[in-house]
Amino acid sequence: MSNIRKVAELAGVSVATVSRTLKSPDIVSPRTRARVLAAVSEADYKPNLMAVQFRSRRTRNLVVLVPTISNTFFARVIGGIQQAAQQQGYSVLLCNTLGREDAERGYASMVTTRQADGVIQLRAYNPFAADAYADTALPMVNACEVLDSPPCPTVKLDNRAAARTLTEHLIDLGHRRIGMIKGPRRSPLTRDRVAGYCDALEAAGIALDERLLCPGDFTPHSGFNAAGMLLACDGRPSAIFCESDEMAIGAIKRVKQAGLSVPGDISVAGFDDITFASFSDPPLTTIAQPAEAFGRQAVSLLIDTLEGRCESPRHVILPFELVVRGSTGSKP
Amino acid sequence: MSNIRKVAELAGVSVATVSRTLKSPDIVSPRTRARVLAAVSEADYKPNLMAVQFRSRRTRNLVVLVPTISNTFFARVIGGIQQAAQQQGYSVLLCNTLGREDAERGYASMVTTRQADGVIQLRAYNPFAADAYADTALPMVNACEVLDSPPCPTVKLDNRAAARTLTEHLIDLGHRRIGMIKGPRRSPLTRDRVAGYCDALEAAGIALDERLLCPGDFTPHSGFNAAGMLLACDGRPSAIFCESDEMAIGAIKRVKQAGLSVPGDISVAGFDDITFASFSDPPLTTIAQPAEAFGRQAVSLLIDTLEGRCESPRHVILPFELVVRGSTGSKP
DNA sequence: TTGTAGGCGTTATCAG
DNA sequence: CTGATAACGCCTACAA
Repeated sequence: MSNIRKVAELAGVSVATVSRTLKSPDIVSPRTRARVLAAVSEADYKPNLMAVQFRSRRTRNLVVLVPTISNTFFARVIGGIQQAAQQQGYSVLLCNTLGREDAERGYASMVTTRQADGVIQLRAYNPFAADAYADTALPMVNACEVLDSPPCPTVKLDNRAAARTLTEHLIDLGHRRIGMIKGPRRSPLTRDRVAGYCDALEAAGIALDERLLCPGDFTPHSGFNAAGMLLACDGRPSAIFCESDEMAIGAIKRVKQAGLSVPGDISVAGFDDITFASFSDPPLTTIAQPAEAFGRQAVSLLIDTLEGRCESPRHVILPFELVVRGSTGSKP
Repeated sequence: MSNIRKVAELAGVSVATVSRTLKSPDIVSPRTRARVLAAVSEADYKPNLMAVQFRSRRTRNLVVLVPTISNTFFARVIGGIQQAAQQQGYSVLLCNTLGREDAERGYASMVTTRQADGVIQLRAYNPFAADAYADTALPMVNACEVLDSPPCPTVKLDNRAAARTLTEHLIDLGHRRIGMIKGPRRSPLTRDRVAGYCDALEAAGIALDERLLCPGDFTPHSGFNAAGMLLACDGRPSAIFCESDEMAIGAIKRVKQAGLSVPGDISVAGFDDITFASFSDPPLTTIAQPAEAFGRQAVSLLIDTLEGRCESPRHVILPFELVVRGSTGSKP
């Protein structure tokens, strides 16, 4: 491996001159520059980034904490993160946490051990809680599912408004008993969406029936099971609002398995607008989220934080859009 | 940030002793060890990994080159990679290449610039082709879609046998005109699967009809479009073999849109057995691949290569399984 | 414009 | 068993 010293010898200059030639070519004389560049290419010299990072005390690595990479929504977010990071000269260290807080803390410590400069957390948990970051800004951005009192910049959807919009769509179709397949209890994201659901019911003068709220875990399987519960309860809902398209796809399967039709007997709506949403049968009515934008925004906020630039707003709300397809229809 | 020197002062020993206490506690006297450990915790000392990496000339980072992270099959592979890497003390630098070779070469150069120790490439392209790695083993493992003359360890499926098995299943159901929605032309993976498809046809005495081979790009959209082509061709197939579940899901949508039923009029089979395969309507007959195992195997092969251990076989073939569900049925 | 030299934090070598 | 010291490769005052 050729290092800067070899190049210097080859060019007959000092290492400082080589370094300068590479970093600010204009402050060395044209003749020297030419000689150095020739030596660089002759030696096939590539700066050792490990050394550069060590010296500059910055790795330009970002840790991404994702609950499950197999979730197609998160996969898109990560795609956005990767793209933005690369554009700004950063690399992405991917960590699949499966929602385990000890794992998250472990990965977050990659920042304290200087393997990475900052963290993008896609879940509502602060893995630095124990650490002291009194003096400097917490090197973290919280995106998608966001803490209630975030100690750092955030990127999220107005989940409450989105859920309200979707619920209103169902109410407009004549539905009065609307089931909801939620995310895990205690999640701020789910709480906000339930609030939006309640907002819509209340505005329409529909009483809340707690039995129509079933928890899931965002997977198709959990949607399938939760739909089974809803079908079994007396006063069966005529519409089901799922907190993710994956659960909606599971729910539709369950509804069909019960010999009912979607949306003929029961309307089903999802959330996220994943690719499969439009290929489902029937195609899913859903709330589209700008998944890649979540990732890109998170990256710029984090890099702003890391580099001390904080002009940009610290708490970003991204827009959603109601996408009406065939899985929802008038109340039978 | 407290460094080893501070700890040494605090404990009243030399930095060497601190380093030794942390690395091999048994070679320092119990008294010293206690003093050092006390100082370590008092100073809340965390070794600076950048420095460690710099000195050891190893980052313990692995670059993963993935064509599209949004593909659920690759997402699972990455999950396996991440899990195995973490267990072995490595981190994963994720790079979404979108199949662009310049991007792949750029990311691969993270190894030559010492940001990472090795590369896991999930596509049939050698991003190091230009580089000279004569003396030492190429720090790469090629998994999933594998080069024909791989310059490194590989992990793959016996794609030819798998495609043959699936095609035979369709032939057993009485199908004689079997369409195939392939991957991109020129891909070794697709070529092998087409070969397996041909093997099965030939064994059954069915002549190959080139018009029944349609290329796609593994997305549901491309499956949808390709199915449209197949439906339009004269001598329409009674079964369609898709090279990915995602394309199969797209194909099913197209078949239904044409007013035909699956499998009543046309059988459709996929490949991969993604989660959505069993939630499709009808549920997909497919070839199950051990996605996470691809990732785990790739990681161990790569680490073996990097650490000079090469006992394990260099070219691993992973098992597949035919999963028969409702999307395939007897020829009408 | 160019060279010299110190230091980033750690570990390994070599004495004591 | 422990301490002093020299690297690792690079950048940047400071000096010439």
